[in-house]
Amino acid sequence: MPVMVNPDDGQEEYIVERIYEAVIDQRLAPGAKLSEASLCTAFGVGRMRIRRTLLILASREVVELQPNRGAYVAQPTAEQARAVFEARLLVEPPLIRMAATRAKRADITALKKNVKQELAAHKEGNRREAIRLSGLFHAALAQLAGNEVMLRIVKDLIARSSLIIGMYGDAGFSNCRDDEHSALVAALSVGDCNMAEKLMREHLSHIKDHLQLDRNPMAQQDLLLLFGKK
Amino acid sequence: MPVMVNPDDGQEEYIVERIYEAVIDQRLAPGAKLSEASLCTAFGVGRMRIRRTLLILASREVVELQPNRGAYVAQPTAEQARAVFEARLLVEPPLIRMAATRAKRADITALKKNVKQELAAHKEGNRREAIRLSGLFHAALAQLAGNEVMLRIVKDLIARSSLIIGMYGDAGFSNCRDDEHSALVAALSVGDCNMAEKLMREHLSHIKDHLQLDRNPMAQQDLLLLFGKK
DNA sequence: ATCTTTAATCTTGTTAACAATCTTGTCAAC
DNA sequence: GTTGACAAGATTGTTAACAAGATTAAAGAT
Repeated sequence: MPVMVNPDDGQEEYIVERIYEAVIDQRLAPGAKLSEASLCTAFGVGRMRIRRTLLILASREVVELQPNRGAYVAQPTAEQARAVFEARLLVEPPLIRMAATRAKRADITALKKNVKQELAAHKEGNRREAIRLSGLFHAALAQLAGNEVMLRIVKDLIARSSLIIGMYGDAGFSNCRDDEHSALVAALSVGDCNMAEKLMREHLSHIKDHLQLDRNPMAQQDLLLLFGKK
Repeated sequence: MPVMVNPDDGQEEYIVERIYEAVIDQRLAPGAKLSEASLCTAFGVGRMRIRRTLLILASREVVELQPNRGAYVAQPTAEQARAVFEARLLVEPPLIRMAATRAKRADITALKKNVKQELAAHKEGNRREAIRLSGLFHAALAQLAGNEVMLRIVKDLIARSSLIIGMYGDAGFSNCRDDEHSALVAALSVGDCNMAEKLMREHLSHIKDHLQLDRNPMAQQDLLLLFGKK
């Protein structure tokens, strides 16, 4: 599922998408350095294209550009983490309500398939795939609401959520529990808007509540600074 | 009030801001061409910086980049216009509810001042200033909610709304009626969350309902094409 | 006279070299 | 042995020239 940057970006769209996915899958940890040279060789393109790609990612706040120092995968602060999940809590419940009234039979089927795959990934202990499918699930729900503007917003929030979960989530816990996704689909399949909205609210609250926002958020380079001196 | 792109963009932040404002004030009409050369001379900077600026604006969907053809102020379709206002209708009412619980005395005073200036601009027939102040009013409300993520989202929606009103709004009508803004402030000043939320919903609905989305959307260069031949 | 084709001009896209900044490693001084 | 300065290397930022594509104008054909 493409992130759908502007069609203008046509040529480097897939590079943005690859990095975006890597962030969502948590193959790229928060704070990871994205040097121009390595990305150039990795994707086999010129520096200019990489530069544009990084700028696009920075505008989505998935990457942080430090002047003269390079690009790093963003490290959301606790405050930003709170804001992101508060935003999702504000946006996604009404969206799923809209989705509930518009969802067709085929849509429900696709969602069920998604949840099933997610469950399978969990049983296999494939955490990355589970996280990826979980993000796809929420994006698919937003898409059902039939509002491209909101879809873009939700997708960006999902990507940032992955960073947040990577930084503040319990190592053992997934970001979304599958049974909650199943319950959401169940509410949708019987067209219960109110229930769907309520479940979504609870679902997001659960995720948010399992974050350890008071934990000292640190990545590689911060660790060095921390242990170097007092 | 800066649009708050990433701090990284430091150097060209003010160029982005200037163009952004020009779009909001409708000094730049939808479809207007933004050639690199003219922007370079206008701002006295190199082509590279202008290019980055345009890319940032494109990522906000305020500018459309056509490959090998240049940058143009975006021309939202009727469908996009609908989606933008639906998004605002989804987002801003709950936001003003949050704002109502958090607003301090000084905040209310600032809002009242804003509305007063807006009213004055209207009486003077200064449509641009009225539109600008109206946008600031909505942004200030979003800021009161205390969520930076939502603030950014709302600011982007406001900028796109200006384009939409420029394309689909009645020429004689302002985008926001001042009395409605006054009523919103009144509800806030007595801390009536429910009333504030209700008023905001009605307010945005009114704006949306006054759009003529069935009108054939055309901008300057399209006019030229239309009258040139045929 | 109108339409099509073609050449000239202009705008955008790309590449490569250069400049500036930061990082890293080394050496000397305390 | 640690700290500081200094220099070498590497990375990012900028500039300028070049290439590619699009628009415009003119010329020719129908």
